Amino acid sequence: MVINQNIKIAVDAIVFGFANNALHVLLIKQKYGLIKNQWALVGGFVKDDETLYQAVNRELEEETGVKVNYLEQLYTFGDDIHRDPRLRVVTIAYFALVNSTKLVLKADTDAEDAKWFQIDQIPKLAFDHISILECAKKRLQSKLTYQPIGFDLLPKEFLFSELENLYCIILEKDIDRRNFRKKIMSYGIVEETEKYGSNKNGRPAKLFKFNKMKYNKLLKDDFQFYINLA
Amino acid sequence: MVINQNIKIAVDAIVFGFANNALHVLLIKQKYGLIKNQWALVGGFVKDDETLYQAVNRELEEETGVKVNYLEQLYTFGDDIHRDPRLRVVTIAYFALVNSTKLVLKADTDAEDAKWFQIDQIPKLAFDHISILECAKKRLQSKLTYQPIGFDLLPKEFLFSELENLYCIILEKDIDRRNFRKKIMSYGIVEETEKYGSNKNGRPAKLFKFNKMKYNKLLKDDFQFYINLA
DNA sequence: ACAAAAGTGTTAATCTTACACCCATGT
DNA sequence: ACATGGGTGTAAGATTAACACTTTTGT
Repeated sequence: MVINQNIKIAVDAIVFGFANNALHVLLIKQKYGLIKNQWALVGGFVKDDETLYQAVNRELEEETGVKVNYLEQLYTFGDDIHRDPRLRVVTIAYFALVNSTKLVLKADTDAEDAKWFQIDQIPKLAFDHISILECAKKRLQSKLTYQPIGFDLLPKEFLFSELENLYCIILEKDIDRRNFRKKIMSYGIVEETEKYGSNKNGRPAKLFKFNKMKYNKLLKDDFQFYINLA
Repeated sequence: MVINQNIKIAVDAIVFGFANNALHVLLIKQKYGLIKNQWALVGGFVKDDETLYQAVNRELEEETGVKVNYLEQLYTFGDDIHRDPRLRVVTIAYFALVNSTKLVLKADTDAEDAKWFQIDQIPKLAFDHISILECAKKRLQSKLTYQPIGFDLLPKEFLFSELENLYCIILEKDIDRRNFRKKIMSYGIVEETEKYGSNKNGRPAKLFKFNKMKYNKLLKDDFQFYINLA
């Protein structure tokens, strides 16, 4: 069967990380090619014999070396025929979260230079990548309210205040600390540990952890996670 | 720029309709080609010079002639490399809703035979179309609870009982008619008309309509539609 | 008069919101 | 002793859930 179609398929990943009380995105700077020296999302063309999922993971590994904690398909961008001026490219965007302790980047590969940018300090991006990023940010914000994915942005053991801040900052809302804590704890999926975090000042704070197994069990029983900040 | 990639891009549409108190899906039977005589989702290859959105709309028009009321991108299927045994095809699936008064099909084109199937009487489908359909059904169910898309499956003016049934049947849940009506009416986006529907038996029922403009206005004001059936 | 579906209110229980002070540590 | 962030309870208000009878029509 011969189909006369000359469109290429790429995947791109929007990788979010949370550090220093700010949301970050992982970008790479191309060293060669048309968009040389421009910043862009992690991504590239899909190979004939790999799945889309394999393609994103390969690009993530090759270009940045980060181990993502959460990965899901976001949206497929193909309505702007000239989004890549060289040829028609449809890109399948993925949404990834990285544990803040893993914000360590691979030593410079020969192709790219990878760097974390704070979400409010994004440089000019290649192609339509800025709108893909916008889309991902919205998804992150809404998903945070109905799925416990915030934990994928935190270390395995975290301070309650880190969780609070994560919600405040990403959702750009204020929080009632008491009500927030009550709500989270009421689900029984976050557990206190015996350990304490090391904070410079103030009363020492306990470390907490997310019990994913418990969450998965609850899910089977029609459980609904939901956090709404006023 | 030459990229060595030989993957083709298709679009498929899962078109839902609601009639006779049952959810229906629109399928076509191929008259030619490898999957001759098999039932499949509406869809086809994307042309080089059309957007994805144009491609779905074109296929819908060409193969069925239905005018859809709601259309959104669902998911991109490309993780099964051999989903089409002839060549590698990645398909971008769209999710469509049709007003039940428009369940009229185009007179048989020369390529296909289109037909509505009740959701619990789906024949064997080509490729992986059955799993695409499953995915669409889940999306419909969840979206029904947080966006007023049920109205896109009903005629402009409808009986309250039709809305009730739509929710019961699609969500496969029971309903408390009083609480349901109170909830819907509390949002102020459904209005009573002066007209009455024609029912064979029982007390005559008023016709209602969805005020989309009002809904859009509310949206700007952080309004959240939410219907949860116990 | 009966069958069939439409229409309608109240109460108890639950969940959400608003709100402010004491605690444990380091300097 | 003070600065800093951690930790906690209660009461009013809003929302949800449970529940059954009357109305209007056609036959």
